[in-house]
Amino acid sequence: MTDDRRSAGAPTLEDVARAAGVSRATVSRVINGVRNVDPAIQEVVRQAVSVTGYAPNRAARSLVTRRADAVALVVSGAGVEAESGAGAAAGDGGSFTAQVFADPFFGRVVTGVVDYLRPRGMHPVLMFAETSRDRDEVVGYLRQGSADGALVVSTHAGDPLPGLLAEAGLAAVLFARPARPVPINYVDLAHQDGARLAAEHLLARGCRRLATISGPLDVPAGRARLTGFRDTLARHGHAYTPVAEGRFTQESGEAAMERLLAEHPDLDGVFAANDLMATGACHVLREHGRRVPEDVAVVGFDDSSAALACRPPLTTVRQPVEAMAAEMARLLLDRPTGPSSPATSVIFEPELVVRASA
Amino acid sequence: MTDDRRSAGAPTLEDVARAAGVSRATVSRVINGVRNVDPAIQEVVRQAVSVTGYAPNRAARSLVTRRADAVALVVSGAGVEAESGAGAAAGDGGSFTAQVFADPFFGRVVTGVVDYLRPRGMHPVLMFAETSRDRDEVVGYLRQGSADGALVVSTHAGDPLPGLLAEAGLAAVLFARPARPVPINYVDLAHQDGARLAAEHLLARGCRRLATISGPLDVPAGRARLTGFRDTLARHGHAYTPVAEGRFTQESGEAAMERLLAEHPDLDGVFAANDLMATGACHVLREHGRRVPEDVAVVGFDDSSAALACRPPLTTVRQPVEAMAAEMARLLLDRPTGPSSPATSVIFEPELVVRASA
DNA sequence: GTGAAAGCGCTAACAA
DNA sequence: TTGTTAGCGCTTTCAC
Repeated sequence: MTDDRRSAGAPTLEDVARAAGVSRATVSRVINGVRNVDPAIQEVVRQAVSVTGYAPNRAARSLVTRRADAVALVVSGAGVEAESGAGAAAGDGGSFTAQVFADPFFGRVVTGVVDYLRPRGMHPVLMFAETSRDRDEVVGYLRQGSADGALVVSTHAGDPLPGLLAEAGLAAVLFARPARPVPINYVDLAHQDGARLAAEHLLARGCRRLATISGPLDVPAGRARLTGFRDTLARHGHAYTPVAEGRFTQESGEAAMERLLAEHPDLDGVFAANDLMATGACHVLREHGRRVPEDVAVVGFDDSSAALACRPPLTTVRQPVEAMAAEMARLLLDRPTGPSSPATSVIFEPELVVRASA
Repeated sequence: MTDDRRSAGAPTLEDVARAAGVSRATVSRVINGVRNVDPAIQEVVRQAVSVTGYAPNRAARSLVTRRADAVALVVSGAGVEAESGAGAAAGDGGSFTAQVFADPFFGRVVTGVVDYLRPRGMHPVLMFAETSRDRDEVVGYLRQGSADGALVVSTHAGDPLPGLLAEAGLAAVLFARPARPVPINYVDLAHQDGARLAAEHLLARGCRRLATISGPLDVPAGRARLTGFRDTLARHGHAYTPVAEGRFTQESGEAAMERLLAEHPDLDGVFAANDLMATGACHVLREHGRRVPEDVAVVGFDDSSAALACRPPLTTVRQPVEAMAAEMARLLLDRPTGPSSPATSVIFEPELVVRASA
């Protein structure tokens, strides 16, 4: 009886040790791949492990190693207090999370993060921070040691989360430079260069009456793409560029295109600051009887799945989101963990992808 | 010195207890909201908590409670050994994860799950299982106690994961009935009823030469939607219904529409088994000079964001994905945990959403 | 109503 | 190279 009184719960190190006739420490060494263990014993232990069906208890391990083998992947929203409380019936553009996933962009971030994490036995815990209460939850979660750090994607300017994280001395990496400087690592894209590529392509194609649908101007990326586009045109002798501001959604892209068309019915080329808005622009152009690209050429930004889904397929500026996301994870985990080490940033270069729309 | 030698790491229960002048046990009781604690003492403890900035260590707690306060949200892919290894450069339709997120459907699942989990202080850990190695990882993860159960969404028929989970006696709930019966809880939609709604709408609209773009026929949902559509038409005197099989992607919807159009140039109504394929169908129809809905009416399925993004906006069959996902979580966590309790299934009713495409 | 003490399962010194 | 031992921080009987 005394022998298998443990038979109840899951097998523990102790069980394996007994089965293999060695100490817990030795089993632990084998499992963690520590050297200095007799090959013969290693084999015995491995046998015992598979016989008992042992799986190490992660909580126990975390307790002593002080690592969670998990990272928080947080999508951080408005700085304002929406306190919207979610609600099940999300028609569309409804709850924050629904909105987030409407852009194929976020899926690519997940892809990149998972690809980096998985080979390392780590996993992302999904968190959405919209209200200040949510943000406290994220900070609390990390302080509890539930995750080894945070990967944060802000959807709005002036997001307070990066500041809170930095203040609490928690490990974190941002996707994109924060609107206001915060001492945190981040990865970003050379947005201006991307916009320049778009402008040059449109110009080379012969377009002369260009306009742009910008992203939100309080977001650094939105502003940079506009600046890059405008400056390039200016350098080529186009002093004035009509702008309609969008919010990176297809719907806002449609509205912006309507405005642009109303004020400049003769335009022959449009640069939209992301693919979703470019798709919306294409819809509106077609509804107004303009052919894309014959009458009006359209260039998008991101090279997300929306670019391929669009009719015609979008010529766009590729943002290597997956690689950027993987780099975020690397920055978070590979760092010399010194809280004193200066904030690093890694900037990626965009690339023009020519398809049918321009 | 002896007094604050703990100042190093994060504050522990011990620290709070000392600051409050009570025992660890009492602090623990207050924190966990256990009754039988003097209100005055509760207050003192709360003070001490905020003074010390205490946050309970989750690993330590999990170790004793045997709960992780996390669930695995797993997207499970092919039964076949792809061993594709991911790879950073996901052009599109590339890596498994990228493909998953290309359908707005999955984002809605996340939304529903998070909405349910969050108020309960729990979080979803994202996992993707494509190869058998991945599946073992998922099983191992749960066996380690890293999550309290799994919420699984299979993208392919014959996915072995549900079986593995059931076999290992792990808590799990599926989205959609498994292709082959497995003793596991699941939530699902009355697909046939949904397809019936689509058929009746098309018929009521006056369409007489109908066709359908089905989902993969080895997936129960794909088959059920086809059956429901076909049977309804048959009941209304339409003995034969042309079918083109798709794979639930926009691209496959385009290809299917091309085939349908080639063989039945006179069709006046199409039911696509999801919105992505319906969108693809609209593109192809337009390219062939057919107006939607004047020449050909199109009905989709899901009511995902793709339905609204489409031009014209899709008339579609709404699948309450968020509510279904929340129900999955509820089933997983609210159950009397008896491994002997019989498998439950909750079936949701679809609803027709009429927009412009039909 | 409160405290003392016994672990939960594991890793990491330190001995041997 | 291997075993012994001391915790990691928390919850939870069990006395008081």
